[in-house]
Amino acid sequence: MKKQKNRIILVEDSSDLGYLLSEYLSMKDFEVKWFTNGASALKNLQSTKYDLAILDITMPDMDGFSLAEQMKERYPELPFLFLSARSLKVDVLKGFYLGAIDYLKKPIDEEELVIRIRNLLNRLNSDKSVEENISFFKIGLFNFNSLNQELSFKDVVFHLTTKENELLHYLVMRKNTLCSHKDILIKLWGNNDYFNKKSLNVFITRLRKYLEKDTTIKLDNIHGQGFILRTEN
Amino acid sequence: MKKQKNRIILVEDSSDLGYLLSEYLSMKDFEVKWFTNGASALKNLQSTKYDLAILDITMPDMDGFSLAEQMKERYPELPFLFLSARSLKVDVLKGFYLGAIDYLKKPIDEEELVIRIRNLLNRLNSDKSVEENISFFKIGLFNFNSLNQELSFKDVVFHLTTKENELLHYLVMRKNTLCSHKDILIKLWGNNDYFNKKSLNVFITRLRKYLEKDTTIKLDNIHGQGFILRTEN
DNA sequence: AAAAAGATTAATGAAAAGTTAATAGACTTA
DNA sequence: TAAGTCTATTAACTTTTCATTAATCTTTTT
Repeated sequence: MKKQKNRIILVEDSSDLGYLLSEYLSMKDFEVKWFTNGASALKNLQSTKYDLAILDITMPDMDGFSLAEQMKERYPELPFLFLSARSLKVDVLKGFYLGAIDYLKKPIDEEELVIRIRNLLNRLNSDKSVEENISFFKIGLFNFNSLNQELSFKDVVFHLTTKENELLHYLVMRKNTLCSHKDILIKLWGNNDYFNKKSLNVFITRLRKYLEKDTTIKLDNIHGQGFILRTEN
Repeated sequence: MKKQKNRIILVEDSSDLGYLLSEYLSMKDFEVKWFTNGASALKNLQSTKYDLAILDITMPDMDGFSLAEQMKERYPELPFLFLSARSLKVDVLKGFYLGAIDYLKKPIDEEELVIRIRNLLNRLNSDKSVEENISFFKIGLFNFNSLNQELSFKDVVFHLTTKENELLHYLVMRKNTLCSHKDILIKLWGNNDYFNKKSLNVFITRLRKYLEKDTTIKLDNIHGQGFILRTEN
């Protein structure tokens, strides 16, 4: 799966720090948009989706706190953190009170900032990634649910063993391409020896037994090479 | 639902700060256990479940970093943060590299600490709370009220124990999908060891005993993987 | 035709799971 | 505070599961 860059909106009125940070974060593989005031940031938020907002507090016109309040109102899902020279306790507390995910005191070390951001975003995205595992397939007339280790044909459900499931999953992920013994064995058995190859043969036979109900599916051997799962869809 | 106090394990060798913090956090409605060294903390973790660990870094025998490594290995779900006088960049980076959720530099303001902890736990529990709010289910011909820990079939009411209730709730939330031992154990027992797995088996047997009245419900084992609660509705 | 590779079916044994009962710790009640 | 109750854990034992191994047969290659 293609890995997408995380998008960050940075609101910082100092052009020195703003430039420095947006360059540094871009270098570290984030996609950064930098605004020097709250109003333009809010305007941009109407049309663009971000994963994180980094807000300075001391800014002319609209300070970071009121910007955060408006953002929270309109985009409650967008996590934000403060980055400020104001290290007074009351400011820190107010920042967290507003729902900030972190409050960093200037001068900030860029490396620390990056690693904090990475950790934050990882945690925020951790649920999603589980869902993205590919676990449901159609193989000819079969449905294959590799999460539940179930292979079903019409109303008949075969409950696969763990190895059967792993092997079928491996093959179906690479359907219509040759899978060498060696690669299969190394991936599923951890090594590639004579006896495991025998074992693999046994599992191939078992899978064929299940799959024979749909005669358009072929689990063919390529002599001396490996196996190939052939199926139209 | 009864609101439960958040449980914190604090590992801090200085008795001054350890005492101060555990008192202060208790006052702020956390349930705190304070240990002065890594070994005793690890021992205690075997039997107790926590929501957060706060680790000092400079400690005799086992320092906070190696403690964190071991904790991460055995209790990967337990979030931890460092609290240290060592503010060198390399230490901070190492802390985050190990997976810390935060790195606070001494001297720490207690109020800031509390609000940081509250925010962290709120965010961590936000997924959970969605789950925990759902408390009434139909499972086949059963009604399951997880709030009252009651499972009823027609006019027969089974009063579930806390663990029975937690387990059934976990399974029914994920009905018709495989729930791995590991996830169940980490979520409900806090760790994943041989004896707790045995315990889990006992609870599975008990739940089956209740559920057998409706033969359309199956609580199946997937050998080597976990369990799956199968039910139509 | 001989040798190598693969297919198939059945047997085996270790690990996992199931079940029932005993135990011990926490909590309640008198 | 002593007895009683409840419940999670541990123990002891049985049953089941499944990857591996073995044995035998078939196909492919040279």
